[in-house]
Amino acid sequence: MNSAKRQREPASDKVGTICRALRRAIIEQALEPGTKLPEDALGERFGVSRTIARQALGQLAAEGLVELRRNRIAVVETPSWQEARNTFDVRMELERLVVRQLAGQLSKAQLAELQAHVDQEDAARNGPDAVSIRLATEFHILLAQMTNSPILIRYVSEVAYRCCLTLSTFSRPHSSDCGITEHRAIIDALAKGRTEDVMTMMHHHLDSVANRALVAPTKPRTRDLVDILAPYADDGEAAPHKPKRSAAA
Amino acid sequence: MNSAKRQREPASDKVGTICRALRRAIIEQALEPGTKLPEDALGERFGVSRTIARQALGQLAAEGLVELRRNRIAVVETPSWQEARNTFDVRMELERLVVRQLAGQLSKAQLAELQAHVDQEDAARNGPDAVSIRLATEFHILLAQMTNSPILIRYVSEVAYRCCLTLSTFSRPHSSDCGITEHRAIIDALAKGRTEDVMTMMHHHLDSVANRALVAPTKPRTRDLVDILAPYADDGEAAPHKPKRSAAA
DNA sequence: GCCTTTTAAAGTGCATACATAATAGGCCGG
DNA sequence: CCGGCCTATTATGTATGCACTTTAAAAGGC
Repeated sequence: MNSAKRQREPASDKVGTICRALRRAIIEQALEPGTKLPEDALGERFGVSRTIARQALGQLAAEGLVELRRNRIAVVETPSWQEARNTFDVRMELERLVVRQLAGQLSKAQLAELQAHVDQEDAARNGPDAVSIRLATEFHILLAQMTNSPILIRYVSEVAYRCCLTLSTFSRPHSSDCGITEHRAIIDALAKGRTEDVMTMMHHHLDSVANRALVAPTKPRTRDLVDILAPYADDGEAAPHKPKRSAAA
Repeated sequence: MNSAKRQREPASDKVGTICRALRRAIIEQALEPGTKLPEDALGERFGVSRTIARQALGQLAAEGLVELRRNRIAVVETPSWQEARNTFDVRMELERLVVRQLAGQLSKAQLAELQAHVDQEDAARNGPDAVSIRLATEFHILLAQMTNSPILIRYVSEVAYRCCLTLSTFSRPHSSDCGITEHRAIIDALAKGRTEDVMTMMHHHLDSVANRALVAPTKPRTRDLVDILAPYADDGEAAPHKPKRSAAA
């Protein structure tokens, strides 16, 4: 018997459960950027104490999905346009590495799994945007997982999730068609082992996704008026958000 | 009267303090891979409760520096050869991106800062290996920081630290000379804005570091007899020490 | 004497308690 | 009617306690 251990861990992995639930809720935009995540509420909802909820929030903060400020309620991260741009840049390099490692290396079964996933995407094309976006994201994560490189898997997952957040923040209506055909083209190129081609394709694919998402540095789809006011404040005055109590003077 | 000052910041970031301390101890090889890190001991050493120590360990685990198994004492991660290889692969792509973004963009002050850092490396050349390794690592992190891309900074820092871990595990005696000259060459190319050149140089630099570190997939420099026995155990028997009562041969 | 079984020590998993900082709403003066 | 201080509420930061698991050691049998 091989020394490889099975990785099952249902051993009451409460923190992991909460993280997965929140991640999914975030990428499906059930939790929009800026949504508050009080420890008590999370704990109660998942039937655990604040201790566990807090650990989950810490984890998600480390992944860049949650913003954690001292003595303040945790909120879903609201990536700035520049951060989104940076994330996409990193993502491109990482995913180029993924397909470079994968080109010509995939088994029949793996290729079939990828095809099946894109079929799912196809089926969900007329469903809600949230599901389409999630499936599209999971396609990229699935690719990463096939590299068997834990660090690549982790990083690609993280940037992919963060890009979803970006979509929540900046995107215009999602059109998934082109994305799906590009996914199919990538699978095909991977199967044929055309390394250079598939790297280029992945690059263009992510570039188009980024361009669709990051049409302009503006467009903070209003949810918090501070967001709207930020640029104006920057322009006109030195102290944008002024503290109310400067009374002592 | 309670308001008064707006304390800028470091409001008792206990977790961060412990993380930094442990990170540094790890990259200076004061804590070798496999070293146990009991929560109690950490808490006592840093004057905090287990709760805080535990959070720090969770954070470091998320960064891949610490291995956290359920109901077991946390230990400094022992990267496998394959994981180390994967880490270096990712690192190369990320750092190529760093220098691509930086080429021709650095201010005089930034270039001076880089030069100063390499001077430090030079000064430490005859000192202990641990310091040389730390400084060499911090050079790469310093570069990443100049991109102003939080995610790039975080990822480069993480992979750089993990590569240090790898050195702890696999390396032969450290020779820092070539590394330093390469660092200087990279600064020069960055200043001159030779984007392609500097990307190639960074690639070769990291490649040589990797090759020096990962000479062969074997050579677990003994620190724990379990490590020595592992390959033999795999070959001959399923369980090296204490086979529980799993009769399954 | 060596291997197995028993048992105590040590450590983690988790919840809860308490102190402190932030926030929202009420009260009062203008 | 509005704006600012004050307080009650809320939420976080941290420590501690208890139950359960693992680990190490001691005891006992072959």
